[in-house]
Amino acid sequence: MALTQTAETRYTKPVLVAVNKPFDDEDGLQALRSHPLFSELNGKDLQHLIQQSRRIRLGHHQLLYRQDMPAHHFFFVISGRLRLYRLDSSGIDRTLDSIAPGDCFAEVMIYADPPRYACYAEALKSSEVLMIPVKAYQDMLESNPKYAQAALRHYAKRAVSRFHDLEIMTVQNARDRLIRYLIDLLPNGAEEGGEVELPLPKCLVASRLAMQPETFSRILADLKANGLVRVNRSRLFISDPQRLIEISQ
Amino acid sequence: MALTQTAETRYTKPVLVAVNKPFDDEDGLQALRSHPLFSELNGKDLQHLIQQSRRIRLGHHQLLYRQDMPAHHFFFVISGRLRLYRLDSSGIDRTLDSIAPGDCFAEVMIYADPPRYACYAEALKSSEVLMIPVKAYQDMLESNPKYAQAALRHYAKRAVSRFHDLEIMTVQNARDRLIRYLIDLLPNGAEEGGEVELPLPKCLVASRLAMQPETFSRILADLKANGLVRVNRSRLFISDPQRLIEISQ
DNA sequence: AAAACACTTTGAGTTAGATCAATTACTCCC
DNA sequence: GGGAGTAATTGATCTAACTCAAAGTGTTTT
Repeated sequence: MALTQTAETRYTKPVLVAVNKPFDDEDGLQALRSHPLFSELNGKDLQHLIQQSRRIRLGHHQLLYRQDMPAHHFFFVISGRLRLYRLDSSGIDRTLDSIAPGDCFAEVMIYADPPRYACYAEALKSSEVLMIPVKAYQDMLESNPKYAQAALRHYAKRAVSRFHDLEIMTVQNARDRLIRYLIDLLPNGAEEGGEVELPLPKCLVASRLAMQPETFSRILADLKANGLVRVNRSRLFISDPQRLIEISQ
Repeated sequence: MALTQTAETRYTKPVLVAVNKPFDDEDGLQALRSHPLFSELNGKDLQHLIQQSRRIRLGHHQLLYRQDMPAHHFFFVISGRLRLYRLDSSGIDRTLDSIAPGDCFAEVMIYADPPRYACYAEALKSSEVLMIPVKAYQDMLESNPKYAQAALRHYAKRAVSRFHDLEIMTVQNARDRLIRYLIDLLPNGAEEGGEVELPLPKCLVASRLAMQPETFSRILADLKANGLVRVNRSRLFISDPQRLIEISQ
């Protein structure tokens, strides 16, 4: 409930805080290099891009950008976790995505016209992101056709995954939406059981799935009571995904 | 209800019917040239691509491809209208998109890996589509960097629009989902009123918006009774979109 | 260690929307 | 133009999920 009216009221001013620490730790660089949008870049180009980027540190619940703000940068998550959400006219906060370290977001803005962020982005805990100028990446893409191929593959994958998200949301009842969501979180899908970590606090998963936190809680309690999931804070253990699918008919 | 169990039961065999008529009518060609994925192609390349493509005629309710089928082609709609949908384990049919003449679909498959269709596609009425080999388009993209830029812009736009679709679906009540859907159909959005043609039969709009046909019908009847829309078959007239937004709070 | 805060769970009452059933209206054929 | 098939509407229940309220749990702050 506190969360349902977060952004506009809570955070007003200091949107961005750059840190001077350069982006050169081996782990972070390695993660960047293994992202499809950057893996094709040669050493020199990658170096150049990083030089033009800034490393941003975000505190718990800090806002990175606002919906409709002009979008001159896109982002790579170094550490922490963020969420994307929109605010409608009545101020209701609707979570659309969560972003983990190693992911990019707002990268779609590289070619959006006009370049405005389509949603809010805030840190769910203290996080660090690399803020990459759209222009710099764009120039690079144009300089080497191979780069564009990689970007296309990335965009295609993203489009498929959004399509899939949409599919879940056309499921009419809350229980089945939650079940499908959980199965998608499993490393091997419905193939085999496993442990799942909710990428968002429960009340935000609820928002993502268009249900109330109370409903989420009750459904999960019910699945637990029926031995379908074991719950430990935000970690869920699903032993038999097939059974879950069956009960969702 | 008949529609809720369409594809698997109704259409079993003849998925594709090519027609010999070449794709050279001025209107169709003009439409193709004005699509972002093709507008940058020079005359020779476009000609070459068309030669490798086939023109397909689809009857009312005819299936073009199935979910999970290997995807070697993508499509451009010459005439008619199609819809994309998925079928879940219990055979429920969930409409995800509708495609009008001048649009492309399954174009995301150009770079998908593995290349499998993510949904079913069927004609809503008798239609003609151009079936373009993924490989041919891919080769062309690689041959000219300018082409890739155009494709990237297209993909970016597509991703933003899917994101927006997802947002609508996180709206929790059926009435507000329908209102937002209608406003998105308006040529100028909430700016000014206008006439809207439903891109799908009402029962499929309902499916797209995760509600029952009965609910759709009742909500529309209610909006009509309150003078918010005028309804004439599948054409709706919305005089004051702002008022619609207000009542959706 | 207590207080403040943020999130989750549980309970009780209410309602939006699903379901079931029947009627009406179109559309396409013959 | 009549009949079959499909889609849309309307009515009457019933239930899933929302709302409001309160208590419980965990985390951070001082």
